[in-house]
Amino acid sequence: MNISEASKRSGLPAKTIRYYEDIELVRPARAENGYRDYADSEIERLTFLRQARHLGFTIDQCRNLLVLFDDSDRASADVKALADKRIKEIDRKMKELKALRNTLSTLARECRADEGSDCAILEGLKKS
Amino acid sequence: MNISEASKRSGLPAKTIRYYEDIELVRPARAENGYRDYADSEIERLTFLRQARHLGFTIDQCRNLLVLFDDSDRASADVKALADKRIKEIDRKMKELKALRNTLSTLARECRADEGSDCAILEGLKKS
DNA sequence: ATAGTGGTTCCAGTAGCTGGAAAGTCAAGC
DNA sequence: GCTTGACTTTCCAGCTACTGGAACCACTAT
Repeated sequence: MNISEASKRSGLPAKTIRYYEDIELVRPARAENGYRDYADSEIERLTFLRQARHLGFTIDQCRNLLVLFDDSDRASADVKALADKRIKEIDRKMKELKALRNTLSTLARECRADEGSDCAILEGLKKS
Repeated sequence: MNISEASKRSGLPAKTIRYYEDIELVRPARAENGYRDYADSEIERLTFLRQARHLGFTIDQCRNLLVLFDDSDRASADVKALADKRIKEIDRKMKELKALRNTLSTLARECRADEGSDCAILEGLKKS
């Protein structure tokens, strides 16, 4: 299977698939003409990568997930540990965003938002 | 004022301050010896940048904010528009994170997390 | 034979810094 | 005067995770 078909099936751009090969996340066979030749198992791998990336796992975390993915003897607890870690990351990020949103909307609320040049937002941002 | 003092007062690493000069966000004077020499107004600018960046404004958005910051005739409504845009971005991001969290925790909940190799998470990720 | 659509490699650029090398400057201590 | 150490300068490289583009090769259809 050529790369464009692999792209369609996995949902990843061809460019990204080549990049994933570059950083050794996938190792497709090569046809006689030098074209990459993807097996079904590699489509699964690529799809896996797309999903994991979509869930915000970093490439490095994906690498770890793939090791577990490949290891038929893995303990599912190990996988769950990674997922939980990611959930904690998300929670942290959400908390952060909430705080930012608060600060910003407080500033915005104090802003008269008119033709005048007085601006609570700019004032708020220039201090310490 | 030397860069290390500017760093202390603005809360930005010296490296970052130099970088901001590189991309023309600040233009400190130079002393005879070639050292950068920061005025108080530039500390205000740098602090402003730190705060704005901390609130998640991109460098480009910061550039726009600085134009307004510099323009004593600005309308505060213009500033508020940028802040509101950023708030919307934050809301979008939070929504996204919530969705991810949901997906992940659903998968994690289905995972038995034991010594066994069956793993709902890995299974979930490999399908389209 | 030619055109068009694939595929290949490699190089550069994105955002926003950060680290490190090599070299110049300054103040303090001996 | 000399050395040491802390600062400073510039410049180049690398980080994440791709993405765009050039130059060239392969395949198919007309």
